[in-house]
Amino acid sequence: MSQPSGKNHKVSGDEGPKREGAAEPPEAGGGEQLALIRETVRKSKEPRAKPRTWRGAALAEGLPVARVLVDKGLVHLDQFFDYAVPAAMDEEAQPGVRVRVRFGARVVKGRREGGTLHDGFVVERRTDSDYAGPLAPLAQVLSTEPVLTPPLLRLCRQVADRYAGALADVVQLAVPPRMARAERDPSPEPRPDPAVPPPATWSRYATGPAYLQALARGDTPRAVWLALPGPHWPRELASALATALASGRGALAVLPDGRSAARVDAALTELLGAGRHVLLTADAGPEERYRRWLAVSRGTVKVVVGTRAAMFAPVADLGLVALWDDGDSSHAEPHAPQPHARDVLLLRAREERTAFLLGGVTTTVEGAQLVDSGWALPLAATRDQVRAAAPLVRTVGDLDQARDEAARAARLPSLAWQVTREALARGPVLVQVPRRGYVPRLGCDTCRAPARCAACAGPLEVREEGGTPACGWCGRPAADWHCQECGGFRLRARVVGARRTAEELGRAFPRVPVRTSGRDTVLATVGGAPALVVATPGAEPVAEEGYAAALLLDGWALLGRPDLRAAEDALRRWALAASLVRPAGEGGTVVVLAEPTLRPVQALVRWDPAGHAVRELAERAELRFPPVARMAAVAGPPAAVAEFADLVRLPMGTDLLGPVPVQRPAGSDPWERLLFRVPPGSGAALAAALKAAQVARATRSGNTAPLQLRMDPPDIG
DNA sequence: AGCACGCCGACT
DNA sequence: GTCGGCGTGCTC
Repeated sequence: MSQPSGKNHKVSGDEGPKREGAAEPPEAGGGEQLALIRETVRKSKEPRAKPRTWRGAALAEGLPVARVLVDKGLVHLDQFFDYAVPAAMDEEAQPGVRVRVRFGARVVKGRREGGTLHDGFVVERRTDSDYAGPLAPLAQVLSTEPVLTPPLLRLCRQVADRYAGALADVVQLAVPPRMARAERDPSPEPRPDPAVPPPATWSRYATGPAYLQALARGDTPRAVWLALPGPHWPRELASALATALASGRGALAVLPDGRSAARVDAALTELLGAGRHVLLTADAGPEERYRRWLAVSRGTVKVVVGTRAAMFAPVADLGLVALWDDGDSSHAEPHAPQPHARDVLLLRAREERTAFLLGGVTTTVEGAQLVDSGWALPLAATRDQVRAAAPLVRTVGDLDQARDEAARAARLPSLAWQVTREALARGPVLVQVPRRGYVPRLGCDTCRAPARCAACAGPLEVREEGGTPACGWCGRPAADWHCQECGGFRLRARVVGARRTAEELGRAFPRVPVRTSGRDTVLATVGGAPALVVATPGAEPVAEEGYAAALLLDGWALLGRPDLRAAEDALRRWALAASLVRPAGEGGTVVVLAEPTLRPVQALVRWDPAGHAVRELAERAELRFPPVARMAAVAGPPAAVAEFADLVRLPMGTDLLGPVPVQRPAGSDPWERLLFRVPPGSGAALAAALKAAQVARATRSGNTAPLQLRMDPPDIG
């Protein structure tokens, strides 16, 4: 770092100890206020390292320099800045505390002028600075609570590096905003770590008891846990957390939503009583959430259950990190640099040497990869246990529907009617319908073949009721369509408004109450009485005694998406709904409206999500798709993308894919996206290269064009 | 990002 | 002769 302006030199005076205290204001008249206060310490082998400052206040004696992370999320400012510590702040300005600093001041005639106050964190106290100019003093210590502790800072740094992002951005995700009132209250006394008995249901998994034993003796077992369908997983997950606690360590579990987190929280309360764990979710409100976070940060509570943001929870002595249902998209943080809970927890497992548990009713490709690489072991039940726990799954394909007179008349296959009628005698029936916003696809009224665009073979859709069908890809209207298969010329919606179908179901069973759970109103549970429970994927209430049956009506919507994860995601959503249904042995039945020949449908019928994930993984490897390859996306105006591509010094073996035009929502100029692909193991090098290029670009003058950089983009077609 | 310094055209 | 364009560089 070069010394910028001569003016600074002028005011700073000399560096030699002899003249300490003799520094003169450089400008005659009115210069007093900038007497340079010197200091210190270190008999200076490095003359440049002396902290000097403006203004006449006395500095802290021992460690007069505070290294500060200034909370300004600019990539090229992704560095620390040194400030002088006034003697009055010596005690309070400890590493980790929040401070205010003046930043961006100019030196005018030997005076510092301007500069706006920014929040920041002290990351280190030092005897000296490697900055040659005079240091500005800390403006204020906002709070004495050391929130950005060294281990948390280290984690944030690693996450920032992993995602080619700025440290300040990650810190903002990791440290909740201050709530003064919560800080004033003392956290409860830590309670002794209790012993806990493992639940009996763990023995349904071949390696389940061994996993808990390893945890109990302080080991760090790593597993991908394929949970059996049914209501036991919250209790099982809770017992893993409690076992880590019993071994004298802390534990952290991240769940995709507040409902599932609350279930694990309740199970923990049963196991541990109150006061040994906290629930970190948005439901608690900012102040209570901060209060709980503080209890964790202060080390008085060592077990944390929460949603996404809890992935950063500074748990003392962390011994186990757990993640539930990692395929749920809410595990991806929407704020820059968009870290994914799975990656953050993997990072923590490695760096903090903890046990690891990735659980779910299905397995993601990433989960399969952890097993495939040997890093984690599978924690799965035997086939017998699967058969005992899973419901009976039956399929209705398009062809079945076409031949089915009842379906044509009532829009629902007769199998679905039969199952529903029979199941309603025994309990509630779950009806999974597509989320609003899914556009119904069209098919031939005669042979049921999907209707395709004559120009580009894209799927035909009707965007609004009574509108002209048009291609979902190229947008061309299809006024004079005829079927390529049979020559038919009448179109019909392949699934006519599943929501409406659900309403019809309700009318068909007038004495049965209909309950709905979706976007605005999500039900947590329903009772055991007969009812039709209509829910969108992800919003299915838990039935206290299990559903007697489930109808999965949204197969076409889930499988029709042009997404790498469409199959995996469809299976995930079906299995989540089906896992709420009673076992086949108790009459539990699932009807799924989807082609029985499709791979995810077969996996559901056989209840073999692990096998599905393994096959998906093999396919991804063959095609060199993520997660077998690592990818990054850069999007922005074509010129900016091109400039970036020119600037970046990519690691060996990087593929460039594109650029291709991408949709830009708010009518701005067209954007392009460039994909970078590297072989496994080169992800860190790629991130570093992209970060460097971004810094270089930002430093280069006159670059205001926005550029979006994303590691592991989830939405690559 | 702001924000100021710096070197080249139309005004009181 | 000055006010002002935004190019370039810095922020502890």
